[in-house]
Amino acid sequence: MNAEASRRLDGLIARLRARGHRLTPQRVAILRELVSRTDHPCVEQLHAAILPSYPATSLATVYKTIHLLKEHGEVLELGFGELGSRYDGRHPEPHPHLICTRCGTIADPAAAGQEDAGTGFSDEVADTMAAEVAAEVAAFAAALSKRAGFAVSSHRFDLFGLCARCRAKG
Amino acid sequence: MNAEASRRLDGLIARLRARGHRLTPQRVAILRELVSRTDHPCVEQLHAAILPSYPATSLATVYKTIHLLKEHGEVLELGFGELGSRYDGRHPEPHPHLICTRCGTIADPAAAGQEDAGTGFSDEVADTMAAEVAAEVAAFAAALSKRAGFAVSSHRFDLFGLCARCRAKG
DNA sequence: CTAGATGCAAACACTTTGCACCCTG
DNA sequence: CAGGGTGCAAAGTGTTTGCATCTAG
Repeated sequence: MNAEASRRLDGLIARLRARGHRLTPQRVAILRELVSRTDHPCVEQLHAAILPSYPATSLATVYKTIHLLKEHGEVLELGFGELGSRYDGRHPEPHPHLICTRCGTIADPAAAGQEDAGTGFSDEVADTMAAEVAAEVAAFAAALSKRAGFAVSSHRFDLFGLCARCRAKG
Repeated sequence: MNAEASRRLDGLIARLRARGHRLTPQRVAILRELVSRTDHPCVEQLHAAILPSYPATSLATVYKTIHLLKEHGEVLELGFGELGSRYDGRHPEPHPHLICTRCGTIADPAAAGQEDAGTGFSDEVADTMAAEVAAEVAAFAAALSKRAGFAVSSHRFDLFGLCARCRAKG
């Protein structure tokens, strides 16, 4: 776990504690997993990752912890109808996602360059994209608000396609 | 059902027939419902809508028909983790959606002005937004493709917030 | 100590599937 | 009249919930 993730974990723990929540070993393990992974894991993956250290942990606990974090706005849930939900515990604010339709990888453009999760995005790309999208969505939301009365409070922007790796494989 | 919907229904029927599919009354009723509604109905709503005319229709048939249409790219499925899926049978290509978090209405900016489904969008807004988004997404996809090797083939852009109606109600 | 967290299993909602019967083309 | 479509019910998913037990603070 890098420095940034560590910092985020500390903040997360502090905020939960401040709200009167307890920090059981299982819960901390889930938090640690969430802040250190860039691959947007699903509940099953989180559960599997924690089992070696805490063999008795149940799936229900993972669900409950995720639910708690959602309530506090500490994770971004990416729900896909059939495929279940995936979670981003590093960047809870809305941002674009790159979803490879072949291998299922979900990449966070803004983070992919920092510690490559296997997606091949450079941080130049990451930063440019993050800024572009934020600006465009903001403009879009402003236009809607002014002209149609729709008050945008959040959004979701998913791009589906083939990641560099799968593309290379033919 | 207006002229545009009627035209789309004809085309839909022709394409299904051309692919060797049969057109049972239930199936036609589902198609008719899909092309004439602007409110992005869920499967249950479609089922409820055709029950008066075809009381024996089962939910499974609606699911199967929707699945068939998805395979042919004739409906756009908007899956929401918990809330199930909603369907757009008028515009199967990716386009933005405005989702009211209070009343659950899902509006299609590009269509809302034409026959107001209760969302208060003018067609000026609709056309502007549709064009803006198409251009922005295209630029975004091109940037990704060139710089990161991610080949975008489709996308999804959802805006969450309050529609004019709910906003007015306080 | 005691409220909050856990783990298990049962319950849930949405969707898919198997199969005998039906009806379009 | 043949093969796709239908309806029913059972089976699957992913997720939530109830409750007795346990434990962090």
